[in-house]
Amino acid sequence: MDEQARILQALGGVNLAGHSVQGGMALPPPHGHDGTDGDGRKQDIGDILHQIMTITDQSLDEAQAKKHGLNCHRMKPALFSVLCEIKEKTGLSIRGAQEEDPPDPQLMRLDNMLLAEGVSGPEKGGGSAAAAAAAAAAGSPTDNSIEHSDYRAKLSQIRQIYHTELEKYEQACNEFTTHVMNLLREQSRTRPISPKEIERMVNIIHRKFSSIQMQLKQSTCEAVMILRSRFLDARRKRRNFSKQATEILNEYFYSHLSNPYPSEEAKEELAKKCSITVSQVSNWFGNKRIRYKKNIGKFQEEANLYAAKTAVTAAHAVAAAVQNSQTNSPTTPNSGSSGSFNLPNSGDLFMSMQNLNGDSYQGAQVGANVQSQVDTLRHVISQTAGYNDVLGGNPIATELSNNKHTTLILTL
DNA sequence: CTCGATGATTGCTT
DNA sequence: AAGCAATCATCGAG
Repeated sequence: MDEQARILQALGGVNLAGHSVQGGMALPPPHGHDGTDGDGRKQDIGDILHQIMTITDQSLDEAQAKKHGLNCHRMKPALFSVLCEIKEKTGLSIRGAQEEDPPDPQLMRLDNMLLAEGVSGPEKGGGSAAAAAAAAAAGSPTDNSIEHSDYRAKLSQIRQIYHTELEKYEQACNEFTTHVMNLLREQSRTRPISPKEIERMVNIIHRKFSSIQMQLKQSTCEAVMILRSRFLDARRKRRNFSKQATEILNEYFYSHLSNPYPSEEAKEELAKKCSITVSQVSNWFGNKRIRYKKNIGKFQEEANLYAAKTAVTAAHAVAAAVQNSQTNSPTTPNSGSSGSFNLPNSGDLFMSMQNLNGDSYQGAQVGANVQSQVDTLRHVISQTAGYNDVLGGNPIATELSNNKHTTLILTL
């Protein structure tokens, strides 16, 4: 700053605070006065340029010497004390006392929001926490979807810009403050400037810069809000589950038709198998139950299909189990442990007394897997029997109910 | 483009 | 908090 300030002083004798700098070198009046003629103006500019070019160390030294001369003037102390007196009387120095304004509520709001969104908080956790919160609000807490990472990337971009700008402002503020303080200190030798006044000036500068910072914070908040709304909107865009996932869910639903309310553990397992979230599983079951109930006829075919499917699995499992019990020695019961009874629907220990149709089943506490299989088979039988008249019979289901069911009954 | 299917959301009830 | 019912919004086949 030094060089620049010196040139400023040399040129106009006016500093940034608007005070005349003592000892500054005044420019001689330009030659061509109002410069209506081109030549005259050219001449003026030429003169000014010349002046600038001739500001040499020598002329600066001259100015410095003048300043020094003024400072050492015999009248200086007297004049200085008079100035001090006048100042005290006019109360100029007291004005600095009414500072300390309370924190701006709007600024606090902005700060809180930036902190909550993870823009101004600690580096790592904040951003992802906000993203996770948004994801949780949208019903998929652990979803690592494209939108999620996109959101995080954009947020960190905003964060980076915010911090860079903030740093720039702070640096500029500090630089300017030092600049002004130096000037004031310099001037305090020739006119009375109390430390309080310097402090006040610094406060003014800080306030100016903090108003700029507030604008930055405000626009950052706006950017985050826009990003967030876009992100949430994007999450609303649904994607159909994979065929495999739908199959797994349907299998569970129809094999637990008597009580299609998976436990939390079952939901978690299904979620894992289907690569979806637990809340998506809950949504799916909620939708399925209500839609099934609303239009059982429409879902009959699907129900039969899945029940038959599960029945085949169950029958195979039972047959394998029976074979195991026959072929394996009783001392090695686990030798065929490749999951004979290890069906997906293993959480259903009790049968509910009432299914969605309002049919009541005779509930009995049995081994979970076997119970589930019986459940499925019962369904096949009841469905094929009940809808044979309407559908003209379902050959697959009928055959299954005739053959597999008897197999199961026999093996049981 | 239409329309049924379907995942998600919302407001209410239990 | 979980579930129900209504509704929204999008997907995807025709």
